[in-house]
Amino acid sequence: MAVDLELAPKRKRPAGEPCCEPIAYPEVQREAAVAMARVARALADPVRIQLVDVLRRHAGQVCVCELVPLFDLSQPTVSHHLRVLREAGIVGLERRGLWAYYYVLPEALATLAGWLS
Amino acid sequence: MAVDLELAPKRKRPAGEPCCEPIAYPEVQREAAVAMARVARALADPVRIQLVDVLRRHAGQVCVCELVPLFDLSQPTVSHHLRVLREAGIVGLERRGLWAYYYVLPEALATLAGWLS
DNA sequence: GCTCCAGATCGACAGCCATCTATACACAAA
DNA sequence: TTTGTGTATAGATGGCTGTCGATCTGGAGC
Repeated sequence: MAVDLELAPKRKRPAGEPCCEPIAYPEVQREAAVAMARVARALADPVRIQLVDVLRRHAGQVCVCELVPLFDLSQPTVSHHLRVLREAGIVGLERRGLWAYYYVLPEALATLAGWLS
Repeated sequence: MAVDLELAPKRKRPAGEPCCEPIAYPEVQREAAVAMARVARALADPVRIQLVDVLRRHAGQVCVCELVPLFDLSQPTVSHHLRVLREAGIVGLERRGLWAYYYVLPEALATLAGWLS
């Protein structure tokens, strides 16, 4: 995303008879769009969708050692997906002794869900 | 995504004292997760978020020639983003004469929003 | 100290993605 | 029929992503 998303018109509407009414600029501005795209990108993988689904179904916390066997993937790959979700603010992490417990932070999902509806 | 997402446990829970209760398999199965990830991936770009936002705000149809000037991007790039949204079932297209009019198909978004909430 | 284990990180590799320029296509108008 | 215009496609390119095996880290227990 090496693009300045500042809404900076470059081309003009075609001359002659217009094709349609002029439209308003998007109300969702750059930062909001970037934030929602970041959450959407974190959900843009079936494994991560299923990870979030499992975590939400177990409202408490789920140990990583329970998550890995659910997928036909290596432990580092599952750890990678969990990190993507963590960096998007979708899940949180608490370490207790040897184990790591993940849980859903509903706020990020709620923001996207609110815009979608 | 070269991975069979059929939930096929490979590792066992650690022996000795368990770290947590066994958890249920995700209720969202493979096909549903793949479908939602496809929609999420189509929204995983700020430009596409803003395109959807503009189209939704103009419940009718919006000509491409109105969309291109909103972004600091080339016309082919905007066309590419519109195609991604089209292939994800998020927007529809109607051509009239020289012009192409895009509109939102709310169903795909509603499915994702429903799961998120 | 040493060892074991859960989990994270590293490095590599293949495939995908966003962007551009150049070009093609389809329709309109002269 | 030739020219012009709106939009889509093609091809190239640099960067990002998903996956793996190997390794590191840090706590538990002896």
